[in-house]
Amino acid sequence: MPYRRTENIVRRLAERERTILEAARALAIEHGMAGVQIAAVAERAHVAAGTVYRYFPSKTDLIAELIATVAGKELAAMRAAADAAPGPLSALAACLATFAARALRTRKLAWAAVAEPVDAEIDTLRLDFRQSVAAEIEARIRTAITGHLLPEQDARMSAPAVVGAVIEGLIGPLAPSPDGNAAAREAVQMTTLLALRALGVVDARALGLVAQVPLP
Amino acid sequence: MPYRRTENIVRRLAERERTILEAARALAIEHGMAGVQIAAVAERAHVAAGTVYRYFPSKTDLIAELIATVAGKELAAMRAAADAAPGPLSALAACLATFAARALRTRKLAWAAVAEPVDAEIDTLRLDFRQSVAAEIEARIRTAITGHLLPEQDARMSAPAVVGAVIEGLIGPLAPSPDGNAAAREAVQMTTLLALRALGVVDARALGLVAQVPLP
DNA sequence: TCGGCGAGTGAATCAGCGTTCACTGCATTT
DNA sequence: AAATGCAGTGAACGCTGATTCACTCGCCGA
Repeated sequence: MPYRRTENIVRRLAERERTILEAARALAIEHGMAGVQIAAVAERAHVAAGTVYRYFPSKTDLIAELIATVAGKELAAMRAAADAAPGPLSALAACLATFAARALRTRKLAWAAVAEPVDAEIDTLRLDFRQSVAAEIEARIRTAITGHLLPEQDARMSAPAVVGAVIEGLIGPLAPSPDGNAAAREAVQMTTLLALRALGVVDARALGLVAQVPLP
Repeated sequence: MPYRRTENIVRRLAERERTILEAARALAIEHGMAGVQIAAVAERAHVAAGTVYRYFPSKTDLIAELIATVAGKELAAMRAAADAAPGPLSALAACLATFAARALRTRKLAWAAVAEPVDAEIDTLRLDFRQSVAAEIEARIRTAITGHLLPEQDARMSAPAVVGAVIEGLIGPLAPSPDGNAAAREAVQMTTLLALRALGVVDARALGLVAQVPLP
C-alpha cells in the first residue's frame, strides 16, 4: 500500500515547486530580499503558508535555492562569454560586460542576491556567490597580468573592487537608471570601460575591447 | 516650583546621551547594525531599556543620529584633505585616499553606515550619506574633467562606481584585511590608485599622485 | 528638613514573522 | 465502494526585539 507517484502527480509537484520559487523570485525582484516572506510567497503562489514547507524545509533553504539558481545562471553566462573571446583581455572585458548587462536587466534581483543581508546562514551563501563572481574575474585578471597585458597588481583586491565598481555604478541605489535599450547598452559599456581602466588598461585600448564585446 | 535645570543636571543629561550614542557606536563597530539593539545598547551604557527612550524617541532616531554623526565627520575629513591639495587631480586623490583610509580604520562601522540595511526610514539616511560622499567625489571629478585632466565621462556614474570600488576593495566582505599599519597604508594606496585609473588617470601619473597624498 | 518633579527603571506588552500541526479532502489502492 | 496515504490548509504558537508605562527614588526648591 505504499503509494506510487502517478505521472500526473509528479508533474504537479514539480510544477508547484517551480511556482513557489518563481513567486519568491518575483518578490525579490519587486521588494528585495526583505519582501520574500513566507506568507507573501505563499499568497503569490496561490498556496497556503504550510504548503511552502512541504517543498522547502525552511525559509533559509528557499532563499538558498533562489540564490543558487541565480548564481548558477550568472556564472555560466560569464564563463560562456569569456570563453568565446579571442584573447585574455577580451575575455576579461566580456566577463565584466556580461555580468554588468545581466545585473542591469534584473537590478533588484541581482542586488538582492549579491548584497542584501538576510541571516547568517544565507550570508554565507551570498558571499559564496559574490566570491565566485570575484574569483571568475580574478582568474582572468591573473592571466592577463601573466601575459603582461595588465600592470602588476594585487588581484585579490582588484577583483572585488571592480565588482564593486560595476555593482555600484550600474545597479547600486545611487546609480542613474538608464531608460531605453540603447541607454542601458551604453551604461553597460561605460561601466565596463571604467572597470578595465581601473585594472590598468589604457583608455584607447579599453574602448576598442569594449566595442567588440557582444552584448546579450 | 517648575523645575529649573541645574548646571549639574544638564551636564549629566548630556553625558548620558553621549554614553548611549557611544554604546550604539561600539556595538555597530563590533557586530554591525544588526547588533545595535535597544537592550544591548542600554546594557552597554549601564542604563535601563526605557532610559534610552528618554533620549531618543525611537531606535530609528538613535541610528539616524549615529549615522549622521559618522557621516559628518567623514565628509569633513574628505573636504579638508581635498582642499589642502595643490591641484584638482591631487584633490581628487586626497579625497579618495582619505575616504579609504578612514573607512579602513573602522571597517565594521563604515560598512554598517554605508551598506547595511536597517529599515526603510534609515535607508533613506544611509543613502543620503552615500550620496554625499559620491557627490563630493563627483564634484571633484567634474572639475578635473573641465580642466582636461580626466577624459570625458559621465560623472554621475563614475562617482558611485569608484566609491563602490573603494568600499568593496577595501572594506567589503571579500576584501583581504591587511594586518599591520604598513599593510593598511599600502592597501589604501593601491585602492586609490585603482580608483584614479578607473577615472582615466594613466598609471604612471596616478602613482605620483597617490604617493603625495598625506595619509592620516 | 520636607514635598514633589521628573529622570530612571524594567517587567509587561505589542508586533512581525517563521514555523508547526491537527485536520480536510482528493486520488490511489484494494 | 471502502479504506487510506498524502498534499494541502491556515489558525495557533513561539521567538525575537521594539516600545510602553506604572512605579521608584534622587535631587531641587522652599
